[in-house]
Amino acid sequence: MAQRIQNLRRAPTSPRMASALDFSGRRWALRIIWELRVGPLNFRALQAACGRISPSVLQRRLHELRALQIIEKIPRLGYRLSTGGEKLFQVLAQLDKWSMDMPDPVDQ
Amino acid sequence: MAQRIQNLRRAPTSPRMASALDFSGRRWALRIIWELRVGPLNFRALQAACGRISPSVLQRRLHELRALQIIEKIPRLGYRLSTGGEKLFQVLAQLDKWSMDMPDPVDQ
DNA sequence: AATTAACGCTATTAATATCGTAGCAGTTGT
DNA sequence: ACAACTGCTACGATATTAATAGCGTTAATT
Repeated sequence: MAQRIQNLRRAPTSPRMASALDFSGRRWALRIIWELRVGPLNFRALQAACGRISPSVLQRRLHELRALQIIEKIPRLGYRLSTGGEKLFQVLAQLDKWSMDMPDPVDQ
Repeated sequence: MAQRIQNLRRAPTSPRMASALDFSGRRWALRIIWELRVGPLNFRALQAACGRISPSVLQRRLHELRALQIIEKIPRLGYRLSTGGEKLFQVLAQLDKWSMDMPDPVDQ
């Protein structure tokens, strides 16, 4: 009963948001966007920036990110954020701020 | 060479941000936070809200989120966002806005 | 022109994560 | 007492990611 009342108050998660959250929940997806924040990077540079991403996953994410029009491929420079990708980066900048107030990862 | 110049300009990703991005890149992690936005939910309600999350993963994420002090467990009500979790929700609210301008997921 | 190095990317197998289902033990409500 | 609900665990099947090696192409160097 209390449950039902609660559900009535809840605005359901939109399909687009569900999709965005689903994509964000794939390994390295957001990290790739974050690494592209200061400018375009080519495949190997992006791989190095992420630290330990395997090339097969990187390749897959790059395709997915291009399908979502978050990044675009430029002939000689590699990959860079699109206009929509820049906006998404603004969101991640907020996450960066947030992360500074969190418990230290080494504490766990 | 051009590569080296680019790296000099790049502020490296902080360990905390890397940790936040890593955690975000686990399935359902952000979705769980999003579903708790309007108030506390118990285990099964949370499971239903997420749609098709398996209980073992939900259980694991709940532990992880508690370790990060993003959510807290309340005796009779279930789980709710902590103060830090509320701040993280603000970030996700930005993601929600962003998602409205993205290509429709069904188009792919 | 020949060589070297860097490039984007693919292939492969092993390790890990997640799914899907069933069900248990404890609590609550009737 | 009973039924329904709770949080949670166990399990095997499936999917994702990791790790490494290396191919074919292009660009720079000698």
